[in-house]
Amino acid sequence: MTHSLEGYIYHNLLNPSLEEAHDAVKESLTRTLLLTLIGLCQVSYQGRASSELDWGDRLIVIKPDGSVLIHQSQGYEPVNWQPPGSIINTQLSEGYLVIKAIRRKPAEELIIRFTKVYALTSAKLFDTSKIEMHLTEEELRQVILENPHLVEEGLRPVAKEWGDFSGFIDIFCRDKNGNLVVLELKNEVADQQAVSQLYRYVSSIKKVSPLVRGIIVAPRITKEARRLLMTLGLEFKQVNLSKCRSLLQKSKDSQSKLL
Amino acid sequence: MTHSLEGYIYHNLLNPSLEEAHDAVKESLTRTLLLTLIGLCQVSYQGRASSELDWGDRLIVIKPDGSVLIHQSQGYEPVNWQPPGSIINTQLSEGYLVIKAIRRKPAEELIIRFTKVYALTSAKLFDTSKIEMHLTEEELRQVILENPHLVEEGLRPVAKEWGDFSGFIDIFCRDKNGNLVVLELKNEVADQQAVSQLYRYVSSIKKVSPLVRGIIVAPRITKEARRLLMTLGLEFKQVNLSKCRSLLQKSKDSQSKLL
DNA sequence: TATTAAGTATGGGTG
DNA sequence: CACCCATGCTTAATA
Repeated sequence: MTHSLEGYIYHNLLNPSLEEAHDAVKESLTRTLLLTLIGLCQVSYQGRASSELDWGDRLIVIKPDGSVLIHQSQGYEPVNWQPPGSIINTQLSEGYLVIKAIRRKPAEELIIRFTKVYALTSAKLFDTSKIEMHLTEEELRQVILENPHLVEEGLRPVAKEWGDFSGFIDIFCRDKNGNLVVLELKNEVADQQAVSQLYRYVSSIKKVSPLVRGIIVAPRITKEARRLLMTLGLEFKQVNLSKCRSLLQKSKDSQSKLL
Repeated sequence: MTHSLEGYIYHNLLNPSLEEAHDAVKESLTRTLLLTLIGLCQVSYQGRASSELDWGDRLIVIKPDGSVLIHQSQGYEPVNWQPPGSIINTQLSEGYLVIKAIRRKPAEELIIRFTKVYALTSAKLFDTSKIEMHLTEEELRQVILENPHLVEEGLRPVAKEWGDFSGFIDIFCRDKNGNLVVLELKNEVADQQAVSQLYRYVSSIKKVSPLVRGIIVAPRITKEARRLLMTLGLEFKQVNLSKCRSLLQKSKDSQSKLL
């Protein structure tokens, strides 16, 4: 059985001939599908290192982005691989089904020779999700609004936004000395862009309120962002997202009790 | 279609119901097979870090050693995973097919929930091969015997073995000063064991020939092995296996020409 | 078993 | 494109 059908599976072949497997691999490559093969193969790699893997049964995964993974039945790591961006082609040669994955810079070549394919599956994956941090920025904002002491003792939120600069997830506060403080929240690593955004923000406000402070609130910050932050006279406060998550949960629980 | 048949494939299901998929996963786990699933799933991880991966199509690989890999259609790295040795179980719960992989020390939990399985394949892989270096130690020995200058200028092999110490793949030489030199060959990284073996060798010979030298010949050496080597007064000579390979090829070519 | 170093590390931020 | 750095790094070597 082959070709588009139910679900997103294009090919699902059991013990195909090498010719059938070759056709399916070719079609998977032109359609840029995810391809998995289980078969008896031999692998040779030359590039940053060199290796030969003698005949044995393995799982091969070829991804639409040109990644190739060769897995044995043990271990987290593939025994051989090729990174994303590799150019992949296939041929029938000397009685083998051959799949080559080539990369330039660094020059690397991976050659897989099959004498037998036990199973072949290809599919189109629909997956728009990215790995998510524990909290959305909106949730982090809620936690900080309810627990400003996480950033600094004596901090009091005074307004959620500031006229002209809406659209950013920021919080305005006054510190224990009564000075204005702008918080910029990030639910993942804060980079230089975050720092310069906060800087533009803060320097605009300085014209009105010269003693304004700016603090990046994030689980972590890149080294260069931290350096820029210091030269611009801004501040960084690390927050533990797991801690914030549990505070958010407590807050939700107490709200539902009140209902 | 399910259960043992041709080749080494046990299950090969296309768009199974969650019940069918669950049964196949259970059987794959008890039989310790390699299992691949393509399906619509949601993933949550808690352990050294925390993450949530929202609904999307992915490839899941579960290995006989307890490794779990969750791959999206891009990238070399799995988006989520569990290392070898994890304890894996499956259940049907709240309309989902749930697969959990748990590890103690460090405590980690990976939970995969499927609403739809497009394809499921399980197989027994027969694979005794390990990844091989470019040269066997016997081939490396041949290359060094024919090209002793690769180790040191003026080196001359004098005997392949030394009475009492046979059984090791080593080479005896005299250097340009006529002193005895013992070579210990390794076709991969030389470790402390290799160094101490060479040391035992050399110190025995020292009783007869006090000026004997010992050299490890290998593509590389571990840091600790190098430290030990220096304290024991031994030497290390790095060889390029690719270069050795081409020299071996040349040698074979010239031999076949003579025939 | 814990610690340290190596890897075809990979992947992201930055200049 | 190059470099530097973090990673749920993983894995092997070593104390």
